Amino acid sequence: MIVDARVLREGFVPSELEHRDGEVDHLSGVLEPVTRGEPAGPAIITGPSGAGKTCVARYTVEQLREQHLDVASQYVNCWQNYSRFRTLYRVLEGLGKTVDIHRRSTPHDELLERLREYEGPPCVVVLDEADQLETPDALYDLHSLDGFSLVLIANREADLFAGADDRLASRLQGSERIQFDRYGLDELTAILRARARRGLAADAVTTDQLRTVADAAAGDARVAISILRSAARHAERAETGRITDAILDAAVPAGRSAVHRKNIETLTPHQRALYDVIAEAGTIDPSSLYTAYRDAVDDPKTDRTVRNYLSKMVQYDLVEAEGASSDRTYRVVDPTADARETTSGNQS
DNA sequence: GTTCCACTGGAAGACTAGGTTT
DNA sequence: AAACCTAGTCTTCCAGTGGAAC
Repeated sequence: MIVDARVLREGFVPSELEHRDGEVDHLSGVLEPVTRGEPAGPAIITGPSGAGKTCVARYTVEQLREQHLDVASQYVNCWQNYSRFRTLYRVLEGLGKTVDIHRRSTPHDELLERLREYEGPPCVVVLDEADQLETPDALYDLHSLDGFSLVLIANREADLFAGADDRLASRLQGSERIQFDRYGLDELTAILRARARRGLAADAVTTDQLRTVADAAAGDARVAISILRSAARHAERAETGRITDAILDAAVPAGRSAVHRKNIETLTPHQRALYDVIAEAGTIDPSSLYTAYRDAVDDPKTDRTVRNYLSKMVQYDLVEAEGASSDRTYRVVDPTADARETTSGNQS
């Protein structure tokens, strides 16, 4: 029943984009100078998660490279490569210049030096989730190098500038802005239709069903595709030949929690223990949390470290913190709950 | 209004793991 | 082998915040 699983995978970039022509044109316009070997100004792409930001950026850069031989590019997800070192390392990796660089003993300056020495064709660097960078150093580094053109992706522009000092902020101020909005119901349905056509057998799913998926995903294409993928897998395993309504119903929460589960798996044992304590308590105040955590593990970390873990989990959208100082409480996020307009929801 | 208290999160330095040089 | 690098993690210290008790 599944004809081509790649199409339903996270990070798949289709050969034709639906409903994002304007944004693609805008971005390729901004990057146009690199086709003449000139540096292009930075572009800042913002919008809610699942609005197609990453997809458009990768697609546009891909097109650019197809049409012009002398363009290099590298995509870096700053969520995973949040330090200056890792970001620069990734960029060098894309240029094939990391052969003799080792993780622990090479200083930042060495990486920067290599980037400076780079003399190949202009390179478009896409920094996805750029607001997740620990420090803006990497932005600064890359921005100051002529051979590299930056495309920065973030949920909100304010997050991007939060960590930047005045100098960097004012330099980025002149960037071209490309704003994405949530997909509408019809648009999202069309996107699912296109994926289903390529990825699934002909009669595997009806348009009505796709509409249901699109509706459940509330404008988030990533969630929508995750739901469809989950449903398709179940149908395949159950050998029903097509996606039934019952399978689809079950797939909605499963699709929604897929990202959540993946995030939980990235937690260290200590972080996991902390998460479990919160999950078990439902809602818990900080001092009880610290105590329960200390009881739950051998050789517990300090409270300060626990607070760092907590803020990481809040960023991952695994845990919610409510209240400012003395009336703070923590609770785990329920991934199967209906999509909420208020939360930023951010993962790759 | 003042003091107390619980809590947060920034800064600086110690520690660890991995890698290189002598 | 030992001495010396570095990035990343963790701890120590502490200023700041806001609610509660006095």
